[in-house]
Amino acid sequence: MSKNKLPTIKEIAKRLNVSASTVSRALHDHPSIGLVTTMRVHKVAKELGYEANKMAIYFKERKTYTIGVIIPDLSEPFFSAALTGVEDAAEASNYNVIIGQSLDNFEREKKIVENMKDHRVDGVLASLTKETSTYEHFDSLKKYNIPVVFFDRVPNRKDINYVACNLVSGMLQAITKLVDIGHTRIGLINGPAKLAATLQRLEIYFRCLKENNLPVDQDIIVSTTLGKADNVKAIDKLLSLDEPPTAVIVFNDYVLLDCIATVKAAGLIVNKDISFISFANLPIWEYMDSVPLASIEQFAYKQSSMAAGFLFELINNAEKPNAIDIPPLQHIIDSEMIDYTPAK
Amino acid sequence: MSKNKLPTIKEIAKRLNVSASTVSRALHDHPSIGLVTTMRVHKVAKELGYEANKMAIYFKERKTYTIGVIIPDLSEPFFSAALTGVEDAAEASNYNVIIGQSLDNFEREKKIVENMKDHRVDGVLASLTKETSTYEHFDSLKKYNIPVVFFDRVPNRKDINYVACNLVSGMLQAITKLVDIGHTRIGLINGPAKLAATLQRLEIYFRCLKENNLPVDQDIIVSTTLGKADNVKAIDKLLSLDEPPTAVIVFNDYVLLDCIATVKAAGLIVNKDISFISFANLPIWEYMDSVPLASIEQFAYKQSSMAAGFLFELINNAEKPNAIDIPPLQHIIDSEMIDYTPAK
DNA sequence: GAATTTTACGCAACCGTTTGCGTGAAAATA
DNA sequence: TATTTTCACGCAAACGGTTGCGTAAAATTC
Repeated sequence: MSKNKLPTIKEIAKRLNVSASTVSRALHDHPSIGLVTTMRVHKVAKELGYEANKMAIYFKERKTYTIGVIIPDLSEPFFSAALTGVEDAAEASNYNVIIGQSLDNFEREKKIVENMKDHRVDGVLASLTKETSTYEHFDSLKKYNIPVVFFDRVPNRKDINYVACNLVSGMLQAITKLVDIGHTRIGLINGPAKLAATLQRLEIYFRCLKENNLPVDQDIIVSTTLGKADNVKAIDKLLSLDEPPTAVIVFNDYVLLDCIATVKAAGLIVNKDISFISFANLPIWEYMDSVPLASIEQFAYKQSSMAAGFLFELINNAEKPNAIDIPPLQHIIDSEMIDYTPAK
Repeated sequence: MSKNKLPTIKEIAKRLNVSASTVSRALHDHPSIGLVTTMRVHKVAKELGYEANKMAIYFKERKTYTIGVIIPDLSEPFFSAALTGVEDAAEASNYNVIIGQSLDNFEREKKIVENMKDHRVDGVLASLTKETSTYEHFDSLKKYNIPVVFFDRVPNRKDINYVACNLVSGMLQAITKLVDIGHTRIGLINGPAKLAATLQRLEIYFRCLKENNLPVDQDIIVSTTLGKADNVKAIDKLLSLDEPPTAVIVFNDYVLLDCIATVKAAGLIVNKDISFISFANLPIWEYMDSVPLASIEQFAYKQSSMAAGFLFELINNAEKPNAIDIPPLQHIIDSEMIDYTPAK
């Protein structure tokens, strides 16, 4: 039968006939409290099993030592790795992490932000929904002095804190590699037009072709809405061309899984009849028999833990009275091509 | 330049020359406050953009509307699905979720529990570390009236709340299926001896063999410490027998991935020379060419969301004054065999 | 022994909100 | 007009801990 009441400072004070302030100071070994009193306080505290109610302290400090993380979908290894990055960083700073999955739904994202505001998190890390194109819900956090750092899926704005990944380096390595081993007809299966990531890939694709002196052929640029049926349709379209590409850059690993299944069903052999480059979301390629030639690593953990670092910087800066309006914290990590060929 | 001060009840009170209590009541449309006053309060509140500081309320209520979830490793799809289950349940009850990954490390688990206690979560959901065999750290939460519900990896005790998964049903289906299609020599690659899950699988394995009138052969029962090298060793041992098993129950999907790779490297064909049954942790089998014959589903989402339901029940009950010591909430979900054969 | 410093502690406010109780004034009743 | 009821609101305590300031008593200095 656990007593409903936890020992408090007042309880200790009552037992020793001293004031609560004396107890508080004694517990912190404040020099202005006599040695005997201090010792007696500690003794009673131990007897009662006293532990400070951090919630009371946090409330007074107007802090929660909690940050919120908003991510689209935990079932994607990319985001669960990202969450782990946040958690590790938070643990090191003695912060807690509350999570919210937007499931790529804008309304959910808004609700989550609202909820985190209500819970007065000290800061927010966010990776945007595919649908998100307005940011008032995040802007509203400024009113509460809750800093926000975005990562990976970041708003297309200049005045924000973010850590993102630059696909150029990885894609350039990948396409150059394809060219090196003889590919001259490199297709692209891109994502939905409204995604920033889609436009980004397209631009870089063009750029990388140009750097390798390859012509652009609109026929080998297709797109998918990321649904399975549409993925299959996209690769089918490429395969049915008179002159199909010999290599394809694929929007992400999930799309690629469907592509590979389709290619195999068509009796073609991956990495012989057609090769793929994808983006590293999935950790299971080493166990697959048909794999992309290479994968572009976007460093989820690194991105998110760096974003968390930014966030703690902002949180700590906000406490300083020298309220210098520091410029936005921004960092872009270079992607890297991960070569899968030696494994074979 | 955001004002550092958020509007409070006192601020509104000052502006209207009324007391804070009047404002508070007016905001809640309490009948004892006059209509004009109530309206003026609402007006000023709107002007100032007042929003109640929930932290203050929660502090007064001695609640946080936050529950903690302790899981071994988010990178395992099983646990990320479980976390999603918790989050969905929490959202429905207007609770927040803070997470802690134990990484199967007992000391970390203890620290996480400690931390959650400090943050005065209203309840804890936990899936144990592989190393956990004592439970004082969880017991200590009773002192703070923080209920705990375990799921999937639960303590071997009677006096706890839990939701677990019964492997019997799934394994019986699986072994019966193997027998039905002609297998009589069914091996087992089990996990480390100290794991409860290992003993459990072994017992059920014996039981299922008996129910199918199959003899026990210790030669085809091996174990692995779950490391890659050891996984390979385990399957190699079986393959090198004079009379290898034609089917093998494998501890989990991760072990199975290594087994399949080894089998293929040995020139054998999965589902022809040797078949496997595993436990459904990984969602990617549909994209693999070599898959287990069937997989035993343990319903991560269902387990965790049901556990969350139990937890909220306990939290709500604790608030009622009728402190009936309700018996532990316990539920066991039947596992199910998921057949992969029709896919081929 | 008087003046000054040091020691050791208490008071009260504060964080933001809620709520039991009390009270003056207006309204209703006798 | 005197008494009771209703209305509309304020006071103060409470949640648990922290902290600036004030002060009585003891210790030190001259």
